[in-house]
Amino acid sequence: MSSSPVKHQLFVQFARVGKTLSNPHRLALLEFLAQGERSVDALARLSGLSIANTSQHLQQLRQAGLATTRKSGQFVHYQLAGDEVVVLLEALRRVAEQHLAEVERLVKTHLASKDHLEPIPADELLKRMKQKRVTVIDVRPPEEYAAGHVAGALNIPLEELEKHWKELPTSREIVAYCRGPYCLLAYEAVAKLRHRGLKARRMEKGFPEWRQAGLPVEM
Amino acid sequence: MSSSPVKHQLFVQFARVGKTLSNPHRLALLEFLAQGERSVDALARLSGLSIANTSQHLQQLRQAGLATTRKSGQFVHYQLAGDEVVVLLEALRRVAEQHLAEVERLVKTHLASKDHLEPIPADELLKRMKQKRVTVIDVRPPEEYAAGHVAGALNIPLEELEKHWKELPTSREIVAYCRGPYCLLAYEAVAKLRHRGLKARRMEKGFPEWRQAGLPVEM
DNA sequence: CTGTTATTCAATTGATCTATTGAATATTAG
DNA sequence: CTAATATTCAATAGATCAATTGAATAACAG
Repeated sequence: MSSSPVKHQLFVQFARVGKTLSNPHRLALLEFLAQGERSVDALARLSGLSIANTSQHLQQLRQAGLATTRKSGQFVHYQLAGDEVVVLLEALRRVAEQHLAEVERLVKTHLASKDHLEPIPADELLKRMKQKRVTVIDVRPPEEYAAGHVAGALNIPLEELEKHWKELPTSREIVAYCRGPYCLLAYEAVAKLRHRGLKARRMEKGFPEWRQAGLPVEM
Repeated sequence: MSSSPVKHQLFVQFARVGKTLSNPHRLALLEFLAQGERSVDALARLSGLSIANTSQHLQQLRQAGLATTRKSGQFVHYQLAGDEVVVLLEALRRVAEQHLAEVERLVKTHLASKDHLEPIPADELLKRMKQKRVTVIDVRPPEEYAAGHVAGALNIPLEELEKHWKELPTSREIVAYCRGPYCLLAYEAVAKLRHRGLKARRMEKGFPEWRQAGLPVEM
């Protein structure tokens, strides 16, 4: 059949993308990149990998078309190649969540137990923000906040939460968010806030998904 | 950091799914499965792999949560684990298409040249079907047609196209579809129909995407 | 019960992937 | 120009993957 080799060539190309999704460290790097662009050594520090190893994984991401680079001085900044990549990661997560018992177990034992109240969906949050019924806090580090955040959110990194008790409302609900559905910063922030008697919830998903949904963002 | 190991465990699980997408033969098997359930040896014949090899790839799909099995007599029927899997495959394709130059080259040289007219999107096709302005033909083999097809479509397998000239309208437009965006049957059918002077176009995407979009299906 | 068919299992070989190491390149500061 | 920093390159060793082969199950037909 004449069409078979072409078709196979296409699948070979699709498999290249699949292959880059086959390593947990690369997935972690992609999640960091979903926050915004990062230099190689920033990513190495975030991921805990060696510089050389990080560099090699990043090059694979670039070769598979998942990331692009921008050179500025001696730094090379990597960023996601486009929104479709966020969609792909989301689809991967969803399949894993839905069909792998191990994922369910991990989420149940480590995440769900930390947050009994329902997380608030993005659209619902936006509605309440317009009515000024909530205070939204971004618990990521300042660099990530600076690279883009939910419009109107305050930046209170998790480590500095204690210093900012006074700025937080006691009656109004507080909503925390961080990097994505499996970023634990927001879970921990909510736990701390509740421990102090404040009304706190977690935003469903995280900043990359918020931006990807086209909701209002500030830089 | 206490959250790190849990998070890494999650990425390890996601990577399991990614790994199963890293082999072109498995992707081909997934595309066949997207048409409907199939026995192991049907899939072996379709893919051209040995039975044992096919079986092993299928087991990997099952272990990664992408496929499920149903045993009936001596046959084991595999099928996709859910619609999220179709979404995932679609996302994978889209990223590859958008960012891999090699995919663009393959599509341009082997597919685009065979079909100068725009393919018709599913929703547009549905509208015209209701107005009875088009004849829709399903050019897949009868077994696949029998397992489910676009409501109202005629089954005219590519090899039998010549036998059915008389049944086809000469003035009304004919729309052909097959297995998916990279299935070539519809391209070839359109080429043959045009060569005979009929007005023919291809449906954008294929049957799995049609079904997944919730559009009307017949069994 | 025997032979047949569909599927899976187990063992092997060659290929590919990962992390590490140390060196090479490139940009900037002094 | 020299030293320092950020990144990449090249070579290596150990682990994992893919396809083949032949055998093992399991369901069915006669």
